[in-house]
Amino acid sequence: MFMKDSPEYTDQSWQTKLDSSCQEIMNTARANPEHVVLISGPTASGKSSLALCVAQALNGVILSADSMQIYRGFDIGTAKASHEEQRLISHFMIDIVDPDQGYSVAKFAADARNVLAEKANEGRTVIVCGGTGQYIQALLDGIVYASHAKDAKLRSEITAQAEGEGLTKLWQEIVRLDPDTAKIMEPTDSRRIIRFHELYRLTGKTRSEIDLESRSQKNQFKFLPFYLDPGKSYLNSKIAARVFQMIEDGLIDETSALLAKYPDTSLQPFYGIGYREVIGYLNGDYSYEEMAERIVIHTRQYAKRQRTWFRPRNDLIRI
RNA sequence: GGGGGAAUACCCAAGUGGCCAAAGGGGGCAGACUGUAAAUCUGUUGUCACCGACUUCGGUGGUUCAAAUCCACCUUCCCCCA
Repeated sequence: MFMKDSPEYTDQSWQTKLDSSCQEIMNTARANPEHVVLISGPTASGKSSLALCVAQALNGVILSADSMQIYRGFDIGTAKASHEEQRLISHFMIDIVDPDQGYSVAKFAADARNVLAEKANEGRTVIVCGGTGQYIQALLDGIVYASHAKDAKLRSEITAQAEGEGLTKLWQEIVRLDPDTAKIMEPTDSRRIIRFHELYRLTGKTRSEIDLESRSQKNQFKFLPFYLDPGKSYLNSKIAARVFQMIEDGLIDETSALLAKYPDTSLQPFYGIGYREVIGYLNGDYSYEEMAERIVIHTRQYAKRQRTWFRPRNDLIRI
């Protein structure tokens, strides 16, 4: 219990660690050619550069598992690989949809598996790299999402019902229909409660049943899942530096340009950290300094959530 | 120099005699997560010997059975007049 946190790293010592990890991963990958290398970790842990290193060493390609890099035009704020990097190493699952199109884990899982299968056929090494817990989970756990896509009409019906009769009623339904799910779902979690009912009305099945089915197939891919975590205090200082760099690199201009093209700020990618704070600043909600400060805080909170997400997994090779 | 206002927990901010260890928000800490996931949701946040006790609401001293709340003085800050 006394060594709960990772040891403190400096930029130098962490970089050294990453360099040696690149070698290790490369060797492990060579010894297990039927496995897909996966590199995950919280923001600013250095996973992208590590993935680049490994990809270069193995002449592989990178598959991004990042829910924001999916969107075209959102580059600086999502720390997307640069053009040069992308020229050097092919990247997949980046820039695959326009900001006004929706995306989802299910789509990601399907799209990513297509890429994985295709590259396997070509005999090309793939390095999966990203920090979106849900996306990583889908891949590692071989979750197959059945075709219960969101049904906008049904969803708005249920939402209206929640507003009318109250969320509590919908919640009590869940308690009755699916006590297991009720146990892990909060009675205030309107988003998940609505989705439960959407699924139920669509399929006649409960969340538990659907979740079970989605895990019933054997995972078609085997992974070597590496996980980077330099520790909280390293991350915190790295994040601050990174945020200021992003702003300097033109985050505000990028956001303005995107807003000019897509004025609807309720689009999903505009809720990405960095973008929403810049929008607030542009709206005059707060000062430039406060904008920067908020981005730093929100990014740190995000990193914390990522660490929480991955902490319980015991299948990760932790670096 | 004169007049007015403000000082509340890590920060912002409610609270104007008892129901106040003190609303709410932020931040911190912890957790959850299966088609929005960089999203969303939850718990916790004075101290301790923690179902009870103790110490808090700028400071000191009063009034009162009882004060963050009333009075006096002091300190600091802001505003207006000069």
